[in-house]
Amino acid sequence: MPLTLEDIARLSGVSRSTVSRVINADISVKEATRQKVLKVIQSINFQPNLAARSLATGRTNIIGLVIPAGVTALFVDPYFPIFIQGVSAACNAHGYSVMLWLAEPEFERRTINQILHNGLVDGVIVSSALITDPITISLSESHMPFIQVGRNPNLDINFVDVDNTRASREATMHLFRLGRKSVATITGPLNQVAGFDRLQGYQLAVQDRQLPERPELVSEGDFTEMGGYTAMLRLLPQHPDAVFVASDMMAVGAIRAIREANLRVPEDIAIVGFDDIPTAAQMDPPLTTVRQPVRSMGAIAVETLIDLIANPGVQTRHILIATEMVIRSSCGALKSTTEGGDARKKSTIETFIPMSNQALH
Amino acid sequence: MPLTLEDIARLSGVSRSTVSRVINADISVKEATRQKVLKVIQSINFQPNLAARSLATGRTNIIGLVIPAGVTALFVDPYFPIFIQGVSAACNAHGYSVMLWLAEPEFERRTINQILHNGLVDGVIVSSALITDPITISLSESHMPFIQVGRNPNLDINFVDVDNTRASREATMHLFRLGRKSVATITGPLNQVAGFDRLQGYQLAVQDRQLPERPELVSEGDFTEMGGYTAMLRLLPQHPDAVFVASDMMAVGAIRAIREANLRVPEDIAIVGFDDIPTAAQMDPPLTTVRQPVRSMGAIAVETLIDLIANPGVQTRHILIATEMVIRSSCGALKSTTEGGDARKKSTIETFIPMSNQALH
DNA sequence: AGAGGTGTTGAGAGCGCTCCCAAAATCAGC
DNA sequence: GCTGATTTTGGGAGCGCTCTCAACACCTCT
Repeated sequence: MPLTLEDIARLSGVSRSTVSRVINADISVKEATRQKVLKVIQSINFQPNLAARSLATGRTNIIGLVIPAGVTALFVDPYFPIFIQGVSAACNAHGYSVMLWLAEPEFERRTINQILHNGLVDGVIVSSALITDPITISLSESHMPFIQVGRNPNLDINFVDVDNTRASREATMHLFRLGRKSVATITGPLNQVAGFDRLQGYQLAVQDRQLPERPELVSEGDFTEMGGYTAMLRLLPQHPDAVFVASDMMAVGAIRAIREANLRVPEDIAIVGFDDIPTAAQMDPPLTTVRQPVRSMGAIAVETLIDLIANPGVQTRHILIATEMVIRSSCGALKSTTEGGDARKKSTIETFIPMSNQALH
Repeated sequence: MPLTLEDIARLSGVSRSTVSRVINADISVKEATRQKVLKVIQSINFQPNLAARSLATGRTNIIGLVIPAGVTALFVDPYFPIFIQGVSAACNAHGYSVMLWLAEPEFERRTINQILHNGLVDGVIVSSALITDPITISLSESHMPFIQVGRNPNLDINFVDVDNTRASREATMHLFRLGRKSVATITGPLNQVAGFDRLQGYQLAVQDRQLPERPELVSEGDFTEMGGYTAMLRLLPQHPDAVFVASDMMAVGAIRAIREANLRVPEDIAIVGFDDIPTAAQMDPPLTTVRQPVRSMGAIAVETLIDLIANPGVQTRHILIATEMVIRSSCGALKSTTEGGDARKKSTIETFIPMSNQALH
């Protein structure tokens, strides 16, 4: 039913090869014939069969986007859709399509194998994997070009990540500078790198202040609202006057816990979150937080991957992206005005810092 | 580099055809040879090249998932990720892969053409399209099997949708039954079918009660928190004693507006939402709402589509899925207990009602 | 023992494209 | 107007699979 190159060739009085050249923008076609063929192609709305092209070229122009199982927080945070948007837009712009795999445990093993060996994709983006994720390990042992979103402390793989450590250090420092003395933190799951790095940033800020380490001020959460709530409950007996919370969702829970204890935010306890979720500005009080360029991360991941596909076997790419602090009222820096008056503390304007092959910590 | 059927054939001492039969589970292979070949395949971890298979069979075992642009609310609601999960899981289970297209305006036209003509996908799921979406129209004029999530009042296309009208009618009725006299509604955008249908359900409930239509009790929102807030602001002067809000996100905004007017939920104004977003149970007060089986919708969409691919040209499928009311405190039916005590008013137990070719309104 | 099944296997063609190489057309220079 | 270089074009082979058809093997029954 659909037309083939041969049909177009016949209709425009040239050979299959020439039509192929026109479609692939080969320079060696005379302008006159090019136009002639192009007219036929357009009038008939011809699209070359991609399976045939893939078979002939060995490339598919499809990239795989793998989201491992067990990252349930992903489905509460709006991180995921925005990231996908970034990936999708960048792929469109470069003529690639996105194959989506939400790896479920039962299919995971099979999925990996297929991805690696059936030639469906030219490269893979792995998002938010756990540190020991088998997918990451398999990929790093294969020849498949791939990049991970979120760094991996154990494997020397290509990655793009937000500079969590630095951002958290700044955020915590911000609380100290506002005069808070007893700054606690609610962390993410410490088996996720983002959780680990954000805690580390907090610890660095404490060291910057020459303060002693106080483990009782560190409470592990799980990036969910409920986790933030219970973590805060554990923190309250220590009477912190500020908390750096490693995600906005957890900050929501933490504030709920603080309120239930009849304390005020920011007067009694100042809060800084992380993520700048859409509702952060509408919260009561509006939440001071760290904004991540999630969409750009998706785009950068795609562009790096495409480069990796074109130039395999070069140095590992480690890309860290700078964040931006959004100062609202929950940290106590602003009067509790109604929203709208976000103050943004621009960190350095660098859009991202490629650090070839450089260990990060 | 990767192995081919021919290689496996040589290694196991049979012909290419036989290996192909083994891989495709053809019955006519003697058990002994089957085992022999299978052993080689597994020992070597062979995966057949999908491009070649597609070229030969004309099918790709890939379905396209198209999310049109301009559905920004999608990225705030957790609807989208969960739906994708459902789609992905069902595809995995049936040996399909998911190609994701977030159609952006600039690429939209090109995208449609490609989808339709380059043979990349066997069928398409279109999610949350606007009523007049060009994608839907193009698809319905093509021969590509496709199903839309969300019904379309103008086109006779395959769809799967939640029974919005009925659910909203029930939700509104619930408020009346609790003794509320002046029940208002905050609608979604009325150019989206979900918005339109939920308003209609509200109106039907009003009619059921033999009450006069009061347009001043209808306030249009846009499915966002902010939209709910401003819509509620418009409603307050009419002194409603209950509001059926067409989405939970808007309910959050509405409750904020009510609080700022120094009124109480549910004492002064009872609220019922729609969606049962993850935070609904943690809200203050916990939100009575309508739960949609979003994940199942994704799965059903996939299964219907696969059926459509296998049996093209049969009757149009119209599938309506029943919802479930989750009764919490915001409607005033329960004492304002702490969460955990969800009461679910199961609607009829039917999981879904296939209604072949039957107009729905 | 031979005819006629039935079960099992192999060979060939072909899916629609790209890519290489050689043929044809065009051009430049004398 | 012919030679040799340079564009421009066409044809063939092949990518790795499926599918049809024919061949072969083995069995059963007369």
